[in-house]
Amino acid sequence: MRTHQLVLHWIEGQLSEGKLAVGGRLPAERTLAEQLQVSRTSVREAIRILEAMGVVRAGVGSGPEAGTVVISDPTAALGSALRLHVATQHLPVSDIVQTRVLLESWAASHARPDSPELTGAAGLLEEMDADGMAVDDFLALDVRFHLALADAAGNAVVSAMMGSLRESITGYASRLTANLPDWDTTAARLRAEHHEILDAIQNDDGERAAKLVAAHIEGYYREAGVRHSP
Amino acid sequence: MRTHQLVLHWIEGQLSEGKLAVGGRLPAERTLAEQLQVSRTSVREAIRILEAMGVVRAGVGSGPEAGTVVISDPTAALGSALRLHVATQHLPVSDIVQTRVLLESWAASHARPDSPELTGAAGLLEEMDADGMAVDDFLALDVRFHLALADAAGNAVVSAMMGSLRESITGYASRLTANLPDWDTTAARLRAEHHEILDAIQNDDGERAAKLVAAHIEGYYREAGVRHSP
DNA sequence: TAGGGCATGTGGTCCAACCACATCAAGTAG
DNA sequence: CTACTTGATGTGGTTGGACCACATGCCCTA
Repeated sequence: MRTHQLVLHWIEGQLSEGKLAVGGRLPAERTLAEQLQVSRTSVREAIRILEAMGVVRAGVGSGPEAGTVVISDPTAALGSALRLHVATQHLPVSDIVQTRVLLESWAASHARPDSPELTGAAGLLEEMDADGMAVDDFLALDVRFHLALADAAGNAVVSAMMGSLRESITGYASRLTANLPDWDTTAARLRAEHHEILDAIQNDDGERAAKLVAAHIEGYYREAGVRHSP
Repeated sequence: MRTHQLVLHWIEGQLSEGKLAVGGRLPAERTLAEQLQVSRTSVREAIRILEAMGVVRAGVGSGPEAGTVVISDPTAALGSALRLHVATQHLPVSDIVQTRVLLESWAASHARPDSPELTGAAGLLEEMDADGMAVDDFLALDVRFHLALADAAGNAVVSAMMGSLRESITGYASRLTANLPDWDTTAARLRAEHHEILDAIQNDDGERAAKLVAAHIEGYYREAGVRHSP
């Protein structure tokens, strides 16, 4: 076993045993190195991995914001992993879109009508109704709306996966807008569909909401010229 | 931007541009450090992250197996990320099981009856029919069977996510068997359900296969005493 | 010709030093 | 006594160099 993996296992053990929880701080790199009888280099490699996994955040300086603190951002980890593998072209974008439809349909059908996330989603729709909104601003709100729907289903894993899927193809989705014949027309349609979806959820018609979401996403990519199996 | 991220972006760029593909080899660490005008330490930190993400594999020595070569193992990345976040107790096991049901039901309903993966799955079932099989061996085959079903749906993202979900809770699932009243009875039931699922897929009845899979998974965890929302 | 041994190049590990940064306490000027 | 400055302290960030274990392949020798 390599040295940095030893450190990794030690930290993972501390997390599992509850001796290290979200918000807690890891010992300083130099201290940890001495405790585990390894070099600071190896400690740092382990921390880098944890950082990439969204488990810790490293901050320089002094005070409460400094040091290496435990966080929990699964979306970051899954997102960069997916993005990298999309880059290697071993994860087709069409599969990502398909998975997004799958997860988001499920989330729509399981979203709780009275959840605070859904209230937030309604607020986002109002913002998006503003006239003359820039394309990128609209898309940013669109992402937040869809993520809010996913969160409303109350499954942290599905939320994280949804977020990571979006993150892995944001750049791609943004470039797609260039393929659209007329953005204003599309935006108007998207707005209307968003309201329909929200209405279906609020009326406790999960099945309809799921179908609307699937059509909403697939319709957009079809219009933008992406092919993917049903 | 930190130094190792510069290296990370450079490599990701090479991947995106196709200058670096799966099977290809990264320049040696010392060479890369000189090329990018950074220290070898920073290069190594970047490579560590890529390794944790399942994008490269580092091998010492000389020859074709040595050096840092590009691979593509999204499952490893997602799996360890999920496992770590389960350790921080920010991803409830119940959510993972629920997501597994969701993904696996979809895969069952979209599995292609004539796919080679399904043939492999049938072979696994025969192996599992052997008498007096050890619990861990049975569970190992069970994992492979379920993954084969997921692969048969032909969506790489769903396959990777399925694999990572299983990986993140293998230890957990293994401990669960201790809760079962009688393993032999349960194993017999699992075998029968597996055959039912496979039959449904082979008869092109995706809807039934999906329902059977959901019942199969939820039934197991219910019997083992895990609570999770529907 | 067949064998052993060394040159070469790889990642793995460690160390010592320095930097930038953020905070906090002590000291000083008002 | 207050307010500001200034330095000490501790954090992660980065670097260069050194050495190790390992795997290969060439070259020299028997």
